[in-house]
Amino acid sequence: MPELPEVEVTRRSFAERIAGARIVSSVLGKPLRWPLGLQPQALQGRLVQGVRRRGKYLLLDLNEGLLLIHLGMSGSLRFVGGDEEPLGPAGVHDHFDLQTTRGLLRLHDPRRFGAVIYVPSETDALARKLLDHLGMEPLGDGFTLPDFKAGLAASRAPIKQLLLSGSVVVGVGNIYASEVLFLSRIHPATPARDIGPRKVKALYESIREVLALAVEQGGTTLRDFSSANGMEGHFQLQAKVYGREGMPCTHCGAPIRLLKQGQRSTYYCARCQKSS
DNA sequence: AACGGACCCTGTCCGC
DNA sequence: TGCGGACAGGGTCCGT
Repeated sequence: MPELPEVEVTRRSFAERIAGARIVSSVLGKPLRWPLGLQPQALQGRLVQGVRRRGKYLLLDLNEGLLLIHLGMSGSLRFVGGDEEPLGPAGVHDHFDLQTTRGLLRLHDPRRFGAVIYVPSETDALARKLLDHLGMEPLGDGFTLPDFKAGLAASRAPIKQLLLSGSVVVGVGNIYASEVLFLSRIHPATPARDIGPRKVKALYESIREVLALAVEQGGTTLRDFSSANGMEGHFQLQAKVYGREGMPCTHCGAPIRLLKQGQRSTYYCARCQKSS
C-alpha cells in the first residue's frame, strides 16, 4: 500500500505532535515481519525526539536508540493526542501500540508485512542490513541526473523492476512506477541501460514531479490508506494508467495494457511507451 | 554478481 | 450462497 508519498504524508501528519513525548507503555499484537528486538516495556520512559524517513521506512528517534517502522503492503499509522477522541481498544489487526504523554501511536496492518524494530543505533547490524543498500532519496538534493543516469546504465533489468527494487532511487512503488514510465513514454520492459539520454532525463523529472505532487495530494488512497491523523489521499484521481486496463489512454486513446513483471502488475500504453 | 522467482499473510472480489 | 483462485500499494531470501 504505502509508497514514498504515503509514508512521507504519514510522517508529516504526526511528527510534530509526537516530538518531545515520553513513552508511557508499549504493547505488541501478532508478530510482524521482524521481532521488535527488545521487551516492549523496556521502551518506557524514553523520549521521542523526532520522526525521519528513509525510503519507505520511518525512523522514530528516541533519546536512546530508535524505532524503525515499515508499513509493508497494508500498514497504516494513527496518532491520536490526549485531547482527541480516543482510538479505543486494539483491534485484531492492530499490532503495535505506543502510548506516550502526547498521545497514542498505533500500527494497523492486516497482512503483517510491516515491521517495528528497535535498534540501539543506525549503525546496528540489522539497521544497516535494511537501510544501507537503499538508493537515492528522490525528493532530496542528493538525487541528481548524472547519478540517476549512472544507476540505470549499470543495470540490464527491466526499468519497471529496477525502479521497484529501490536500488537506484527509493520510494517508487507499483503505482508510481507505472505512472512515471507513462509520463516519460518508456516501455516498462526496456532494459534500464538501453534507455536513451532524453528519456532518462524525462524519467528523472517525472519521478521528482509525480512523487512531490502525490505528497501534496496527501498520497494515494486505493482502498484503506489514511495518514496518522485519518486523512485520505487524492492522488489516485490523477493516475493516468494504474488500474486502468482496457480504458483509453489519456494521450492517444489506445487501450491501456496490463503486463506482469515479477508477479506485479504494470499498466502502460503500448502506443505511447516505446523501448527506444 | 545480477537477476528472477518463491514466499511471507489476510482480505476482497470475481467466476462458477 | 458457497467455494476456489487470483490479486492487492512491499521486501527479503535463495537459487542460478
